[in-house]
Amino acid sequence: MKKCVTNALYDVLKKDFVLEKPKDLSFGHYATPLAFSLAKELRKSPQIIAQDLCQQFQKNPMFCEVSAISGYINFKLSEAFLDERATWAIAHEELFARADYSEKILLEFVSANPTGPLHIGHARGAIIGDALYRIGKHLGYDIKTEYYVNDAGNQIYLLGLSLYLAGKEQILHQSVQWPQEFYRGEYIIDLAHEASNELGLEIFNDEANIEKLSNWGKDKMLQLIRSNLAGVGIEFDNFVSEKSLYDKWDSSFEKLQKSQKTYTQEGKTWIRSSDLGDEKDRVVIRDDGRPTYLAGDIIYHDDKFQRGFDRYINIWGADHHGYIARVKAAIHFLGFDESRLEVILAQMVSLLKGGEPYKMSKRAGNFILMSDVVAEVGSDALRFVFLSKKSDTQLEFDVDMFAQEDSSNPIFYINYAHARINQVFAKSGKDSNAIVGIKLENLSEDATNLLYSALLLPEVLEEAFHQRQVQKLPEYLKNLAAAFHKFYNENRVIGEKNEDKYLKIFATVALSLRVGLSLIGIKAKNKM
RNA sequence: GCGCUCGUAGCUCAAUUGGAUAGAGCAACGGACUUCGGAUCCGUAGGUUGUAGGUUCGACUCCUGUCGGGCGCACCA
Repeated sequence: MKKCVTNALYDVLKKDFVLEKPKDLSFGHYATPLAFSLAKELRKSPQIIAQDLCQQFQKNPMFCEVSAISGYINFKLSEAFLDERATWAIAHEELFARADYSEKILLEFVSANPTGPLHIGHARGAIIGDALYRIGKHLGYDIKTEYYVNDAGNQIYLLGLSLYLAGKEQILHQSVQWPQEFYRGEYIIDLAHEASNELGLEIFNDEANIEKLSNWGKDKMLQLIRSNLAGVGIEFDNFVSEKSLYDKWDSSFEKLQKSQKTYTQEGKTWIRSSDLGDEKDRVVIRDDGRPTYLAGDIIYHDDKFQRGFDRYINIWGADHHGYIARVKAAIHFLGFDESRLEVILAQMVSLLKGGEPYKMSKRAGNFILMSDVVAEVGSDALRFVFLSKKSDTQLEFDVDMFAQEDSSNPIFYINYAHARINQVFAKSGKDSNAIVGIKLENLSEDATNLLYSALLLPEVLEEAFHQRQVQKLPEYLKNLAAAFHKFYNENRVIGEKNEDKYLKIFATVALSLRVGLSLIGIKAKNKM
């Protein structure tokens, strides 16, 4: 819809302009402040320029009114134009709000260490990533999702060590000396019991088994993580093992060296990441020859870029923000265009229950488990809160908010709008086929505006995706539901002379709600 | 100390990326046809957008300073 208007204006104006939705719909459906920027150049007042420009659009059948108000040019869409869009949408439900982008995108998210269950912080990144994936896919993008598994290095060793010591202490009842760092959640003890069942008690007798325990434990944890994700309806196209990538280190390292941006000092190999905005240079190979964590990420991104996507999006926890510069530098040194990598940061989440801090799970080692929260508020609600806020602001929410079944619960409120429409249709005895051909004319301003709002979904999706601002979608759905409830309260439908016209508008509203919800991973309800 | 980031109604958050009178929900108060589902709707009150400057026709948005919160400053992942 916006594109049609933009094109229509461009044909006349032949220059770039800002097209926006007026805050107050009584001004119009679209507006441009173009006259302000022309004022200086034309040496006329914005109001006069706007009035002149208005003239040129009066005859366009797309608009029923074009007006100049205090320098803005406002456009009201005609009923015929809106009707045409609605008819098409209802007749082509599957194609509604789609686009024909075809860029290939690799979206990496979650990538939590496979050393324990997912906690609430991981959940935010997971949910944002999944929504971005769904929206992008709907718009035609060729997106693949990927989870990078850190199955090498010290953390995995610590997992094995923790299992080993827990087994010794809890199962063999031997006294053990715990190191400073280890995994303390009670799930480690459960896992140790599981290990003794599957691998035999003797596994805890020999330190040489730690590696075996590491691998076994890592696989178990990955399974657990996948089931945590499945609990909110998230699946990945691909899991990439860090460990398996190390075979390719030589070729990645060779590329780095070609860039002349590596050097050796104190027996370690460094990259000159500070040349590209990093705070300091970084070690990639330690003096004992072991690669650092960054080396893994260098191979991984080398591998990613060789796979030839147009764009790479990584969603990281905000505590990793300092890491962006060095990875981008490394990508540049590998000979790739680092601007193709975009990093979205997901900020911290703090949870309340009844105004008090949400209790941490001892089982998890004093983290809040994602699965606990999902069990308490449900997948839909959790998705909705996380998606309603910008990803880069710290967020606090109270799980009790979702106990209410009324308008204070946005999920409920939106579903209720959808269900109401369903009920009205049921009462009327008609379905969408029966009303799709109805001509929409002589509508009240409220009815026209409701229809207009329902038809905004396509441009909301584009904005949300292109700006990587998923919160725009839930925001839109809330507003659309509110507009519907208001209209519904003020207008009778069944048995009135406008029955079929209103049903057609409602069908469009329901369609937008349904599609919009599905793209944030929620199935719209037909009955409450 | 340095870097990144956030600061909007009492609370939780939006604000078309520089545009019109900064908007929703919660909490408070007052209302609505004996309803196509009142699980909804309407109204009142609440703001110097942390603060001081700057840029311009126009700033929550951009720049500088300052205060406050968060995060980071590994050869851990």
